[in-house]
Amino acid sequence: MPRQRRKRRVRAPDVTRQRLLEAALQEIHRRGFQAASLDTILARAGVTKGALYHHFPDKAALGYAVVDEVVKGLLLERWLALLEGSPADPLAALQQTLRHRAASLTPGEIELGCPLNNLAQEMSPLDEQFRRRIDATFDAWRDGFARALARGQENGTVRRDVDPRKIAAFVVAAAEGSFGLAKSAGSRAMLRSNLEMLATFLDTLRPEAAARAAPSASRG
Amino acid sequence: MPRQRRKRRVRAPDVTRQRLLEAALQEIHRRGFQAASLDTILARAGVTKGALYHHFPDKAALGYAVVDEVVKGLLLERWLALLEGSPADPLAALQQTLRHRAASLTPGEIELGCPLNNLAQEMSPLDEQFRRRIDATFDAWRDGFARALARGQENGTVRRDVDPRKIAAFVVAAAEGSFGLAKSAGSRAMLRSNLEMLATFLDTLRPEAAARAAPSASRG
DNA sequence: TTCGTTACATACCGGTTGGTATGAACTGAG
DNA sequence: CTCAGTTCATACCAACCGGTATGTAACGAA
Repeated sequence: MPRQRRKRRVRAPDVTRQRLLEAALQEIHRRGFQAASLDTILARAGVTKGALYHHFPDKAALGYAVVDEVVKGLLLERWLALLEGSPADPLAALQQTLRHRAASLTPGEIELGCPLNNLAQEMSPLDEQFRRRIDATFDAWRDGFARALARGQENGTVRRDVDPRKIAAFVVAAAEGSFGLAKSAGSRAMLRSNLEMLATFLDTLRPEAAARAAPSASRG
Repeated sequence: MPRQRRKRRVRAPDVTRQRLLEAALQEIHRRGFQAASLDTILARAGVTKGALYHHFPDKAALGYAVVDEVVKGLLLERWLALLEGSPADPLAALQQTLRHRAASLTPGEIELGCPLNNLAQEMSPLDEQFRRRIDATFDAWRDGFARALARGQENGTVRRDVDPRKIAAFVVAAAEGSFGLAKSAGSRAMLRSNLEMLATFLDTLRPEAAARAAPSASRG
């Protein structure tokens, strides 16, 4: 049987690739990587399997590219923007970032959770390449926090007897945990409360803060 | 074609059901709920589909039962055991629990993560019944912590100007986040460090602790 | 012993999945 | 123009999935 009529090619190749990455991110964010359907991704991207398998060798490679080329950039942009310009008070900038993240999320984003954390929990034990790429992204996040804290130690706004990398790892873990619990609770209030508690913890890191540092937690 | 030889029924029904639940927990823990194969679960349990669909109406019901009848019990037993008997110093008991959890996990458990958190991140947005059961389990966990903290407020070992439920929610979130990040980092050291940081945060909640409370973090 | 109920085992099914084979339209170099 | 390489579209496939239909051995009551 002869081939039917054929659509014109109007997009540049890298545009097609980018549409695939964004459609894949959405589908993976909703269903998880394993349950993500290539057909759904293709429908959303408006291309067919030929395009997909021209740009990526298999489904795993598509997932890797989503982490490296989409998720990583979004995440670092959202969490490290205020810390990039060597702020005078890194702790305040970090607290402001926490509060802004809690306030600016849509209900849908709360429901679906952090794409990187979702992928981490699902794929880390199943695929070593996924795990390495995910951990590298988390590490860049932690590193951004740690650098800011170290600069705070240099300018005297952060206690010098703490390890910036360990603080950064804890803050990232507590933030991701807060998103995850708020997701299963379906509660923006819980997200706000937890991130506020984390912000209060950061006050503990100020040199002069010994007296008044502690979670007030009367509301939030 | 006539039926072949047939195995004897040697197990009681509830034993079969229990074997299904435990096999399902293992498979779900490894692959996630959606990717969990019923055939794999059946092979591990040593029964066939007839047995499965006699005890459970469908795959989802099996998953719900795993949460309610297996995961919930294991989790509360591991995290609330030291807090049940109205300890004189609930904060110390909580810190001891954190340290014991960090120390007693096998590498395989670190790699696979917390079964409840895995299910929460995967299934909460996809299945409202899953979400409710998972959140109820998390809530029992938070409630156990909150009750212990409230008793500490009564006997004077915990500051009275904090909300026990909010503290409990934060501790659970930070703990789960720590497990999740350690999982994707493949690092028991990160788990220990983060839970130690969380234990240090709990010192902040002591009435007299204003001066010395803070993350020492010189090592861990 | 009879007989209904429980507790499975076996065989089978339609649907979906990731992946492939093939070919055609388009592009740019020469 | 020619032609090779790029960029897809279409058709197709084997494997696996959750679920079902059917049958039967064991059990308990009468």
